[in-house]
Amino acid sequence: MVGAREDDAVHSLRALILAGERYRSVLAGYVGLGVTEAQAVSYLAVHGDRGQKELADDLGLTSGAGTALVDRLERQGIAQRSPHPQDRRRCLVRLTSRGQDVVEESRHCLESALRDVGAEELVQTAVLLRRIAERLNERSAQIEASDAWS
Amino acid sequence: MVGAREDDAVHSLRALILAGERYRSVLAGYVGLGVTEAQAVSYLAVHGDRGQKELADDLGLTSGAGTALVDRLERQGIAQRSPHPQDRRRCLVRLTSRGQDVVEESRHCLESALRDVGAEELVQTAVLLRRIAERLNERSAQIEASDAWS
DNA sequence: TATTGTTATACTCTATAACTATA
DNA sequence: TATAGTTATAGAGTATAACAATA
Repeated sequence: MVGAREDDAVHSLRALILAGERYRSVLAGYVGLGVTEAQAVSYLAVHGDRGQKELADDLGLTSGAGTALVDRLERQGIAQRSPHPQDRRRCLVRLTSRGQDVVEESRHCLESALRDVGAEELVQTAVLLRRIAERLNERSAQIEASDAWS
Repeated sequence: MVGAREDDAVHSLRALILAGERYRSVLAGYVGLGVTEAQAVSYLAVHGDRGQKELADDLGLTSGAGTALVDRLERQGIAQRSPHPQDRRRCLVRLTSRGQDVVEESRHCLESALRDVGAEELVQTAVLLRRIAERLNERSAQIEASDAWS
């Protein structure tokens, strides 16, 4: 990992992250949600039903902001709270069928973004993207745990 | 592009976009910027000096929000306005050296996210990521130009 | 007449902190 | 005593619309 080739890859990853953020903003407007709400839908699509605390933590929100977020999702019929079976303090957040419709809608966009990837490359592409995502999440967690910069 | 293999790739792309958004939020806090400000720095790192209008458009902001954004960047010494050589209505936005320090800081994070990619794969990885980013941007532009959903 | 950018106002979303309930 | 969630308040960031300057 040396020199111009790495620079290119970093540059491309930067561009992809920006493209992802733009996609999020545009799609959110299209389906009538805010950016944070659309992120939550995507998060629940990836992780399945999840505690409200985990949702808020992983989206970088405080508990109060998490409450407000899930309130809005419930009001719009996108997700529902359900009580945690063991712990009565907690609640699980679950997509409604309308929430899953939004997921399906976004699937079309993501599929067309992968249109150029040949069928024989799809498996290794999936592995590659997932691995980069995991590394990025690890790095974010490290930064979050460290002190401020400069 | 059929069946479970595609689902995996879409799933991975969804996870990568989420990881990118989390990275943005965490890094922004680390360097003392807001999310939109950090997006602008990244945008300028990818595209070089750029008109304020292009910056605002590509970040999904109105012109008024673009003015406020660049005002904040200037106030924090991250970027500067300079007059457009041909068109006196326009202004170019350019990173200062402090802004480029922020870019360098983020480069370390992105490099470590690519740590698992072998040197011999870096070139094709860069091409792949870039192509997905371009397709995603095309799709976002299409959605933006269409009517609202459902 | 169209485009770029600025200004002023209002609104949405999130952070913060104090609080309740449960573990 | 610690954790999950709620509530109330304040603040940051953005949208909107009217405006000025330039093309």
